[in-house]
Amino acid sequence: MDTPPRPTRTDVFLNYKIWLSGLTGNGQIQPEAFSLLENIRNSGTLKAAADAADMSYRKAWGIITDAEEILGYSLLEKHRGGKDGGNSTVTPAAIKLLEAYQALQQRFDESVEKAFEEFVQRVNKQ
Amino acid sequence: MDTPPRPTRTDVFLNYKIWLSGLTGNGQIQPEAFSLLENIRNSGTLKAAADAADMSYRKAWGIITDAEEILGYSLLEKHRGGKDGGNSTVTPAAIKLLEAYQALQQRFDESVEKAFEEFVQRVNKQ
DNA sequence: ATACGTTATGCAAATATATGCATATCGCAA
DNA sequence: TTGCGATATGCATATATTTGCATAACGTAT
Repeated sequence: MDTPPRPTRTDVFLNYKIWLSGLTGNGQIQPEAFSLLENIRNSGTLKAAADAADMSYRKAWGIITDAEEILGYSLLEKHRGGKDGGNSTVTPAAIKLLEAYQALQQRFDESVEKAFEEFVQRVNKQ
Repeated sequence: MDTPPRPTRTDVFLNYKIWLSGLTGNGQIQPEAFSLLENIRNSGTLKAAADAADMSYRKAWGIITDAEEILGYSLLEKHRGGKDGGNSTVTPAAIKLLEAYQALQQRFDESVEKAFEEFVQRVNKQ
């Protein structure tokens, strides 16, 4: 969920976390929501995604529904019952959001990389 | 402590938090540590800085000493007693760290600005 | 000696978060 | 009509974090 710490000569690490939230500010879309969506895309069920993330179904379900509430639209089309007991498919809107988030994440990583290098330079100077 | 939320057409905000930690990973230098240092530079006391930050002395003291423990060196030269009851001065090492952090923070802000703009573009596309 | 204001710190109590148990619903298939 | 496996969700419990009370030490000035 958070970045792995980055070492410096000063024995200090830089960590960061990004997350999306709604208008009100209370309630946030956990980063895990996106890894779950990613997994559901392949596995087809929230349960499988939860298991893969070593997380209880209850928790995974909460993360997704919280996110949906904040966003105001559905991330999953959920189906109960049926041959396999049920399944979930990721909505087009969710896919768009997911891909935008992944790009954001990557860009963020790069930015942090550079910013932190400068930081280390400064702290270690002379 | 965290960034103010940023609005998008999708009614989603981006928030982020950065912090420094020590080698072990447990224990972190709160962003507040730096604003406290900044204030102590002017006011000369931790108490004044705590008051200015609308934070209990106990909490401010904890943030600073935690940071010192993680870093392995002193951020403040603290003096008890005396004419004014006591005072604290920011060490040279702390000033260096503070300034590097402030630069990091600023660079980070700019990066996030751009990354988030791209995110909004993507999410809102077509 | 006493008072004052700051630093110093343990620790109990209050809050906030997280965890997961328990139970229900659903729809197909045997 | 019974079983299965996934979705659905309240709620009690557990865990973590925060808060701040209480108390002490310190050094100058009166």
